[in-house]
Amino acid sequence: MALLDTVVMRGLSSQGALSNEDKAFLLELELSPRHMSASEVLWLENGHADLFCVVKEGWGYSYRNLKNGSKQILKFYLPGDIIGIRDFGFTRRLASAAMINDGVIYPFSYQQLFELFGRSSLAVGIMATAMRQQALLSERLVYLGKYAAHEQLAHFLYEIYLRLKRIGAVEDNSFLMPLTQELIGDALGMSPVHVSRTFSMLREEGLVIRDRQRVKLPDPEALARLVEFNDSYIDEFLPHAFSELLRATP
Amino acid sequence: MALLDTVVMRGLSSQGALSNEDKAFLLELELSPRHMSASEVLWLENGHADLFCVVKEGWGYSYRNLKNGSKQILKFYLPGDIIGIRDFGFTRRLASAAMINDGVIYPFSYQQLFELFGRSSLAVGIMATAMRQQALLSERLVYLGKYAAHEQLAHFLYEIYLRLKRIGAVEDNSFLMPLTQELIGDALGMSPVHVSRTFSMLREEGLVIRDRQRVKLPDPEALARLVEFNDSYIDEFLPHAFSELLRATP
DNA sequence: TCGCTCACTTAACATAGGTTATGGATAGTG
DNA sequence: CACTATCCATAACCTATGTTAAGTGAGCGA
Repeated sequence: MALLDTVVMRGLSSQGALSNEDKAFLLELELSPRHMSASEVLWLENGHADLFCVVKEGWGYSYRNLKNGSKQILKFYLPGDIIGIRDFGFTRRLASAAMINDGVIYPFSYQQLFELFGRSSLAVGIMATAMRQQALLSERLVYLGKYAAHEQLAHFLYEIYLRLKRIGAVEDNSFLMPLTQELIGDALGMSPVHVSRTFSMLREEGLVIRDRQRVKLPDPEALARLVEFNDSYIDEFLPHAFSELLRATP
Repeated sequence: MALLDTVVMRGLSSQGALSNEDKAFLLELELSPRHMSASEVLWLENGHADLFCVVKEGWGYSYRNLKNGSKQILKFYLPGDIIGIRDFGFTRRLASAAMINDGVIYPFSYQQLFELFGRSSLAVGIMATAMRQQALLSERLVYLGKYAAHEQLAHFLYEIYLRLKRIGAVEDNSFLMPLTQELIGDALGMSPVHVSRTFSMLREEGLVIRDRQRVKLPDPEALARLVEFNDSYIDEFLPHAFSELLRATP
């Protein structure tokens, strides 16, 4: 049951990739199942991230609450799915999760997951990188789903700005962006014409100045407020969580 | 350089989480850098997935070509980003990748990545699970970006159908779906009213029959054709790639 | 210098999908 | 058996964005 019942693990198992030792370890991880009732919340956005769950019965979903009162659902979880590895590598939850109908889940701590990696901080680093990438993807999804063009573009520019800043490629709030408006349109799911319109709009509001590939954000914070940018997913120094763990386990 | 220069690894390193042994290992992985010219393709969708890259200079992006001739960009890669772990766990590429301007990349084989995991097939399984989840997310993103409501809904239903079929919850092309149209709307980024409209449309075309929570797809393949469903990302038994590796490394 | 191409801007028009509203079926509850 | 709360269907209307088109300016090669 539990982890062994997961789609991927069943696959590994059926192909003889799992040793008896592996299986024993998995079974040892087995915790007491938890019975959940319909629409019960597993965790909330920004809550402390310390565990993930295998869904045994029932449907669940993860979602983000949006400023306009609606929500964007990131994924529905069916029996056999793992819910919550999305946040592995972060200290706080990037999204809320709840049940849809009654069900049963098996919780596992990230600590256990960490031990699975044999305390190799390299492997953990790779995993964290992957998770961070997924976080970016989720964030984009949220914006594609429910936000207007100018909010999407503002969000996009601010994300690029932050990412470039981390690697020291921003100077005086200005950076080089070698993208055509067509490429940006392909990323944001809007027509190149509308990208241009939207840039004009942001320019008129004094939020973005652009000359060819040079982009300047006169007031980055204003942009961030416009889109209520949640920078935890990009700015958090992921390894924090891991270095804690590394210290905890000799 | 190379992997050590990656955002996450730098973070680990600065916090003393990386032992000298770890660092030596990373340096050992160093391969000859590859100079890329503008718009040069790294790999194409469906190509064999065997390596990932660290971007040293230049910008790159990953994208999916759509049936209507346009493309959806999944992510832009800046210097220091890792490009291609998305496909770790799959035998074929889920998306194409190309450079935007001239640049330099460092390639690494999945084989090396695998060894990082200390040959623990459990850890690899967790990683694969996470990657599969990300693949689902990317697929949804593609649909949110560029497809019309009826295509999105058809795609959504077919995905649920496949996922339920894997766990034996489909009988006679019919399954239980405990979702309200409001929830579906929140997932697909459309209003509940339009979800209803779209269901009516699909019903009139004989593609979907629904009574309360009971959903029946009289001709699943017709649905799949409508959305040109690429089931490799959901149906492929990921562990294949790993069991090959496991066999290859004693 | 001329002329070509490419990226962008702006405008006019078309439409998919949002919004608001109303009514009908079903399930739950006292 | 009412009474109510959901969920869903359909309609009328509105708006953001797509589409098509025409014009501008920068870069670049002949």
